[in-house]
Amino acid sequence: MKKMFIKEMQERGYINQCTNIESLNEICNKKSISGYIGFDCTASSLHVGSLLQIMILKMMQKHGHRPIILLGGGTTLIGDPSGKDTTRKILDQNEIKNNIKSIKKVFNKILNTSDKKTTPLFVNNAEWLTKLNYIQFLRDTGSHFTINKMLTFESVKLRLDREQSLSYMEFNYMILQAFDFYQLFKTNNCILQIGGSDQWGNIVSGVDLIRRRLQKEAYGLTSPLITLASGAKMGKTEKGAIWLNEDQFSPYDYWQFWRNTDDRDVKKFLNFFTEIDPKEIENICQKEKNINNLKILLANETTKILHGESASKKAEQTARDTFKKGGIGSELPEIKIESEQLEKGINILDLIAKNKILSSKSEARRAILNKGFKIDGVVINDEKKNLKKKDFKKNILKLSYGKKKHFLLKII
RNA sequence: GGAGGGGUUCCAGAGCGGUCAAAUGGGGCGGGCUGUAAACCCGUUGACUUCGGUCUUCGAAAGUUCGAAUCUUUCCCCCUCCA
Repeated sequence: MKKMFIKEMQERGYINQCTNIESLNEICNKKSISGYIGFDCTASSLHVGSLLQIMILKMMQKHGHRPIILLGGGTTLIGDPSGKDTTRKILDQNEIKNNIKSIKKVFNKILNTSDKKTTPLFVNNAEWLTKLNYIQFLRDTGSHFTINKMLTFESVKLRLDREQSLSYMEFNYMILQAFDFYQLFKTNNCILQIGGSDQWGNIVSGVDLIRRRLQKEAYGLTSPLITLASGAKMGKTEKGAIWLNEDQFSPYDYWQFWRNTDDRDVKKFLNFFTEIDPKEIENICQKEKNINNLKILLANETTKILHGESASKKAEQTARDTFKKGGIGSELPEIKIESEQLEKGINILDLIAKNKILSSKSEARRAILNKGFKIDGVVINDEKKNLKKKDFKKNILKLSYGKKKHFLLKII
């Protein structure tokens, strides 16, 4: 296996900053290393905002390195102030435990778990952080940090500049993260920490701590903050996050998310989120004149990585059936209707609200008024419409909200 | 501890006794145009409704009033300045 980890990272645009890229490159080309990324456990699933980090772990494996995944049960108890303008909600231990369990699933799907040498290692910093002795910790670790320096960190400055409060608890976050790195360096010979660009300060603190306490060099590397052409943040839309866990976001929706990528982001995303060779991407982008085909390629590849080949194929087929043929795709979300209810008829507003297509009847009413709902492609004009058996062709009916959201009503 | 300023609907931000479910902008959603894109244009943006209305909302509670987001009191929270 060719060892060109750093080179490929650069080619794909995964690298924003690195503490010492030449030296790191040399080491990576010589031997297999361990590197870690910490993930936040405030939710029961990660969203696409974390996908780049996971792709980086995957790439480590590809080049024979071992990824360590830190699911921060300890630091989640504190809450990272980086990039947040307000203190986040503090979770209790139990919630965090459940979140960790749920989040792990995604790693096991995306990463390669069959090769013993590079199989991902999961660690939880609660194991060491919750056992720290305060005085001892202050003496051993706290003494290496100066308030002067800490106040210059972006995450701290931002809060102070905006006149938003930063609790002492949160202020300690960076020290704890630095300690994590130190701990992993000592016990797992983990010489590299990777993170998003907002983590730079925290990561450098870890590198410093290791140098001061152990007189050894560790490396830090950050990935760029992904900015969408639209200026929005990757991963979270107003309507909710693009979750990676299947039970929170179906493979079909996931596929659709990528299919709807802004033109200007397509090439970048192919580099970031697929495993297609960068040169090959360049080639394809040159050749393919129809950008929509590139979006389909992007959707296929990304869905394959997360949900597997067959789910990806099904999603593509469903999209084709639904959009190209205006028909019915098999992976569309289903709503089951009991046939007895159809005898009396089902009020369309109730149906929409009950099945959470929209959150209230009022909203449904407005949407219908705005020609937002269709049955089998025909606009619903009457908000009092009562669904009857005769509205169904065979046992099925396609209810569409807007141009992109389609539901199958099935009589059971 | 002292003196001021402030908490309004998803966000920013007006309103300062009735005409307020609350201006305006952003965002969201829908429609049009298109390519399941962007830009642009239009509509919509608390809930329920027999479409007459009804109910809940302006940090929390109590009060004044025919009537309160608007006035009073207490409480909670945030900010600025002084010590």
